[in-house]
Amino acid sequence: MTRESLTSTALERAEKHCKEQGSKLTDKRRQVLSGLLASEKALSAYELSDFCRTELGHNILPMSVYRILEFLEEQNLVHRLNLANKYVACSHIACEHEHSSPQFLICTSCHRVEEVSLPSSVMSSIEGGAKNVGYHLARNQLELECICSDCPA
Amino acid sequence: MTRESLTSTALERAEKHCKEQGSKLTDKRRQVLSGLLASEKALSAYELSDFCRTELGHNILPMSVYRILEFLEEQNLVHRLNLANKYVACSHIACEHEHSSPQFLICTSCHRVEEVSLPSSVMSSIEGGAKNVGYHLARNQLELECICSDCPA
DNA sequence: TCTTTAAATGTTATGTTGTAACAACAATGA
DNA sequence: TCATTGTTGTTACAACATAACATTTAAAGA
Repeated sequence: MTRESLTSTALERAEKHCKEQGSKLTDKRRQVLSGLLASEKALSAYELSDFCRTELGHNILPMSVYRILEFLEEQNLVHRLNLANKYVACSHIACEHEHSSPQFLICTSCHRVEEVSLPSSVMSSIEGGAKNVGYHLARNQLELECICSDCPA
Repeated sequence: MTRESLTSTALERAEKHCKEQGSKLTDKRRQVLSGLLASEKALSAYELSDFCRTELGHNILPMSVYRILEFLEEQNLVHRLNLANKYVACSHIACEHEHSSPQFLICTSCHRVEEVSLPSSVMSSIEGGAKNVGYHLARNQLELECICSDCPA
């Protein structure tokens, strides 16, 4: 499957998903999502605004990008990476399987992101450790600073 | 032990530690560190600048706070929490034991931070998962968004 | 169809966080 | 003393994020 067809599949799924939720994937929202999919990495709202304009010819101001990313995040189509203050498209839009707690490997050098699934024992032992000191996890999301295989150590 | 004496013990240790490293814990640096210790939570550089001024009467502009925090982090006296863009005093300044890979439970509501030690199997299985997709951890630090016992869920 | 209402987007301004660049000052050693 | 280095002060600015209000578009009901 080419990247383009993967993207268009993802967009179809996203549209369907939104309909089921009683909301709409408008043109602008589709443009932002396709920008993030096309970039293939984590982008800040400003970077994504630039990317949409220069690469796709879609003029969407950062303010709108923020709003649209917020919407897309609610729909679970996009994930916000707090560690990097950037956003990535969910890597499971185009595939079927549900994902439980997303775990992200973030390359601090090139911002490529890999969404992985660690054994559930990992998250449960983390949760256990937190409970011991009276805390509980607010988000089942793990973000890890990494170096990817393309970047020098 | 009272909080005040804990803080002064920590400051003595910090001073000794710096000397051993061939650097100095200057007045400003001590003020910043004692501010962070006194606050008992994670603060941004700007918040810490405010705290030092309003609570301790030390006027240190944010730019200096950034520089000083950078220094203190190199000395392992404070930790930078990338997830929250805030800083905490290392909870092990005043005690003896070395800590390997710091793991932080960050209350997203009140910014209280607990520095914990999860079983080493957790970090190694995370590292293993990363290796499977060609990544490796850049930092052995885990940061988790939590809710602490004082805050409502 | 027309009107009303709500949702989405445009626009401007501003707040917050972080860094760059250079000046001033202090400490140290030759 | 002078030169060197390290620390702090100061100003400016870049990047990130949100607030407030205007305008447009879409949907729903009469």
